[in-house]
Amino acid sequence: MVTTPTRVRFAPSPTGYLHVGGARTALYNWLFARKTGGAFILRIEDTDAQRSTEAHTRVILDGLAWLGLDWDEGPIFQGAHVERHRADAERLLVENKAYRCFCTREELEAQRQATPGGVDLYKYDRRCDRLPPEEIAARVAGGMPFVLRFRMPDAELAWEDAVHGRIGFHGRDLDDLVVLRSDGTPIYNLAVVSDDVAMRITHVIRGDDHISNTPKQIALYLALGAPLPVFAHVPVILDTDGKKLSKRRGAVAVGDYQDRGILPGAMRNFLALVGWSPGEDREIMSPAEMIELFTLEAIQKKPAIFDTAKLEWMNGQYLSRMSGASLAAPVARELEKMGVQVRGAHLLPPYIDAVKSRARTMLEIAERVAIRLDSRRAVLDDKGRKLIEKMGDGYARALVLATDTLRGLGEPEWRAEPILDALKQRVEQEGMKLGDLLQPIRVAITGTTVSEPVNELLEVVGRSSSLARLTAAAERNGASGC
RNA sequence: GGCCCCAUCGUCUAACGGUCAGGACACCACUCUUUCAAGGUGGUAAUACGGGUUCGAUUCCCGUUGGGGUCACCA
Repeated sequence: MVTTPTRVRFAPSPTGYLHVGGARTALYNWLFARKTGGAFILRIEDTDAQRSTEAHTRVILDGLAWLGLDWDEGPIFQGAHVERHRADAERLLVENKAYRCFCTREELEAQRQATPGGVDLYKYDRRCDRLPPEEIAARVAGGMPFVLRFRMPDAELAWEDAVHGRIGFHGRDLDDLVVLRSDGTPIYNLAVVSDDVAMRITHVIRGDDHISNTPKQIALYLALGAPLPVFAHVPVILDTDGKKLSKRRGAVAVGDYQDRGILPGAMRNFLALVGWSPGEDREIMSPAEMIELFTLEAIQKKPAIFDTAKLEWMNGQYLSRMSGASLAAPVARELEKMGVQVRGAHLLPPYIDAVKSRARTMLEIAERVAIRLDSRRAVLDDKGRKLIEKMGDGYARALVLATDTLRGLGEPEWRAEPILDALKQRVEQEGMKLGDLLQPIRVAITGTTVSEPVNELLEVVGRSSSLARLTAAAERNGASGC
């Protein structure tokens, strides 16, 4: 059996950040290409010169690279091929599948307003298509500006969608679409079809919001005599309140999650599962496993809500599978951004291992490492303050006791085990409970009531800094007299 | 409004005519414990509604309702 290699593309327009919905579409294209041994092509749709910028292109490329979605061809800039787009449009005119329309924007707007039954019913009435040839020739000769309009066929325009099944429109419900602007530049729908044909795209995997463009594009494929690709429309991603993800509420750009300390592997894994499921209750998957299991047919038909709580859970899962050493470099970068001095990323792993299991993002890891590295970062929070209030004088007394006990340990014995032994012994002598001594130490060292076991905390913070913090905290709370 | 798409726990989903409707996140309880997590155990929680078809419907068909997309010389 001979199969033609599949060719898919991700075609964002560089008019903004890389939206998580777009990233997921890119991921599905990538998974499909890798699964079928085909090519994943990146095309930048920059025909809207007004809004397209190089910076946005950069952001999109960086975002894809961060997610590990490597492309086989491109980036191809749509703007570089306007000559071909124009040629295709001209061909439609020559073959009488398109016509010149001399209506100005103002006239069109007036026609729309004058629609009997309301503007909702408006459809271009093809008045320019009825112009006599000599009139057209005269207007063209006179330099009158015109757009090229594609004559929408009065026919059924349907296709078998890989995720939705059969979807059908009728040409009579569609307007004659403009394919070439009066300045000669191509319009999106023409450019897309022209490019997809030229790039020999076999599967168009894109957002649901393009369903209504598809019949128009099918009409263009037909008019251009090109074979139709397989279409697969993946549903949109919605916000927690069921509305379209918007910039106002929370993060929508993949860069936002990168900044929050989400790992690319976790993001990729989570994104794959928003709208697709491999079945068998599989959730944590390597890229290879996802490629193995991926099919277009298993993509969900209904829009999905983006649940950041689950994303963070997944990030925690990935975090727990990673060593402190492998996290050192990214954490060092976070610390740098926070303005915390680090004398080399190689010193970080013990600190990261100490805090990792209690954190869900790299940002949290960095914050907690910072507290252990730098006493000025250990600011009292609500939980810490509450404990101090609750303990009253007992707080300072416990700290003095702890300091006194720990001072007995020299630098070489400053290890988790001996520290715990010493504290336990002291607690027994004093007839206290272990927690009564440990919790104040935790607050004095970190400013909060949450941390790894106190003896491990003391070890990682080190002897001199630990003792200094304990002493300072005791003094701040009126223990000078003891 | 026209056209189109969609509908299982709060959320992501499994089921492709017969299951006590399964899993995960979140939540609650218990457990572990040096606080908090993590882990372990258990629990609350869903087939939007109404008609068909069928011995039997989450599943197939129709309608209602609800949600979404799209209707540019934007992409």
